[in-house]
Amino acid sequence: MGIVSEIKPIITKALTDLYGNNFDEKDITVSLTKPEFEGDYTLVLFSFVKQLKKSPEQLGKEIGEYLLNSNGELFSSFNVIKGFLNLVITNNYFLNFLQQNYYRDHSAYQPANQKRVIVEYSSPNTNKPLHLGHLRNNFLGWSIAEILKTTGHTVYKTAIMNDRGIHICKSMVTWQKFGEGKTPESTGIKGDHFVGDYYVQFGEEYKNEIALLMADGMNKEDAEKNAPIMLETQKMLLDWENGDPAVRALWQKMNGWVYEGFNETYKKIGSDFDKNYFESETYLLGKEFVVAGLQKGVFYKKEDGSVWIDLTADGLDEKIVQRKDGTSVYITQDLGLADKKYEEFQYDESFYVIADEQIYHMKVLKLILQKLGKPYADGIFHLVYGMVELPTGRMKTREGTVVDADDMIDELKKYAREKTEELGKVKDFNPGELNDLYDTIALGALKFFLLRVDPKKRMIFNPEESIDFHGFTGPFIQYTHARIKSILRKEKATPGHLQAKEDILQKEKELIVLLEQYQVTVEQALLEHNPSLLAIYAFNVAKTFNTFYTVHSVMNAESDEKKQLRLQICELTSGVIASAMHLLGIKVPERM
RNA sequence: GGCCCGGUAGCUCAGUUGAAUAGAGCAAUUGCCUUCUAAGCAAUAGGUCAUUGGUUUGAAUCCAAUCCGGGUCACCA
Repeated sequence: MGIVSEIKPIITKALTDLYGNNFDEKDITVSLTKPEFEGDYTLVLFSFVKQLKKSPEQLGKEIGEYLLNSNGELFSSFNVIKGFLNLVITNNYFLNFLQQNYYRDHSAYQPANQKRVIVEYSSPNTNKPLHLGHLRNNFLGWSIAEILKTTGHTVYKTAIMNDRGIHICKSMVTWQKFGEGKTPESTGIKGDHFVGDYYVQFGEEYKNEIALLMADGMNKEDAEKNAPIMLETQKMLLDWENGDPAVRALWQKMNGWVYEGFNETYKKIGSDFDKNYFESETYLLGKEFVVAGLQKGVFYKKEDGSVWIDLTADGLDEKIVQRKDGTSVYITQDLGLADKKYEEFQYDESFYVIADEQIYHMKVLKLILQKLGKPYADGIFHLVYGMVELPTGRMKTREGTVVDADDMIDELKKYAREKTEELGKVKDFNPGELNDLYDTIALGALKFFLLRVDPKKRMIFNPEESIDFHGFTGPFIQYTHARIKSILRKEKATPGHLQAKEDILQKEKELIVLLEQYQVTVEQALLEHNPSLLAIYAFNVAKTFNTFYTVHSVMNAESDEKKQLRLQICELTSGVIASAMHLLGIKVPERM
């Protein structure tokens, strides 16, 4: 498929022809030639030295000459430096490559085996607005779903709304006590922020009440348990579970506000879901699992009536699956939800985009499902991503160090506007186009920033330094794309003319080699579930293009043929950039 | 303490199927807007790849030990 995989068998055959031994493709190493050496692809010779009892120089010379004689249409020359045989590919081969790829639609790549796949991501709590960590989750989830789709799978995107529980009741109680009937409409505050403010206020009130109780001589532990606002909250949770109409109505009203806010943000960042699950509707689902697990002997009951699973044989711990009062715990709910999803979607694979703090939980989930003999258990995968941290450490709601998603986007958009006006390049844009452009740049910067890092690693966000449109950023790639489109527009409007001939320059070859690796990169990104590979790739393509085309003009090309070639490279480069960025959920503008 | 993840330039990150002088971007210094977009290009400087030992023709990459940071091991979700 790629040039490397075309070269490898040829070299294998050459080795066999020359030295008689049987060589396998696995034994040979072919890599891109480093820029400081002459050549396009390099064969590493060291591994043959011992086996064939010849010096690397001699081997390189013999193999190089053989390849030149037998495959002259592919190799034009070679050189040997130390243990490396550098091979130069013919211009013709590169031209053919371009011709074959010129009209290829890079967004439509379809391998044979297609699966039904669920990607669950986002999964917010309905008591506070989305923050930077959620954004990393959303961008990763969306991107991975898109990569899966492009590679031929049927993908369903789902979210689970964590819409019930003690944390939800906290903001409800506080609004009831201090809200004075205010609403998002009456205050003009976005619904999720509105509710989130009461959640924060709960923390303050709670803290004050504890302080008061302790001033009266109560110890800290008791004070935390007996603070009136906490007691009220716990009562509200019970009322909620018993279906108290007033509490349910309040709950629905406030969650409604949050969803309105969420939807606005989701729309802005381009997240969408085929199906939303609600914890309030699924949290009882795991019950039958407990019964079935006991019957199968996978679970066991302790004297107090609580139900457990012993995973010590698998190197894990004992895990509770049902409390002694018969209520289910987190893991049990997830068992039920996995089953429900299978019922509805008959998935082959189910991905969970969840932060790394839940690695253990997800391991347990999969293991229990396997032990219960569920057919879908093996298809469950945890797509782990690391937390987004500040230079000072983790973001903490209590300390007010959380970077809010909406604020972040607004700030970036403002910055995009200032920068664009400063550069003064968009005088012919109308107000609507300008607004779209600022959105495109702001979200491009944010998404690229969060996606360019290996998902598994936790990453540090520095509010002061992170906002940048220069260098290894989304806007740099967007800018390159806009530039290429501009070249193509100008060529269309005023065709230039040309003479003379010249070989393809080294840098152009580098670019072509890079473009040729696009689909390999997509496959690798899929295999490793790692969109950052695509982000890095897109940057490399843009960088290589800029480096070359700033020095060498298309219009002043020495020959007609040369100019056509460069225009083809422009088309292909912009196409590859556009599809790579599409897989990251980043728009690329025609002009900027 | 058990298990998991990480430690690469001042900062943020690539590079780990072993391979040539370990790469980008930011920050610093310098040069380039009368030629297709300067959100750019070119150049300089910046490294004991946490430490030690091992395997190998060859180690940031594989193995072992140690140090440092984080996560997790809840009748929280």
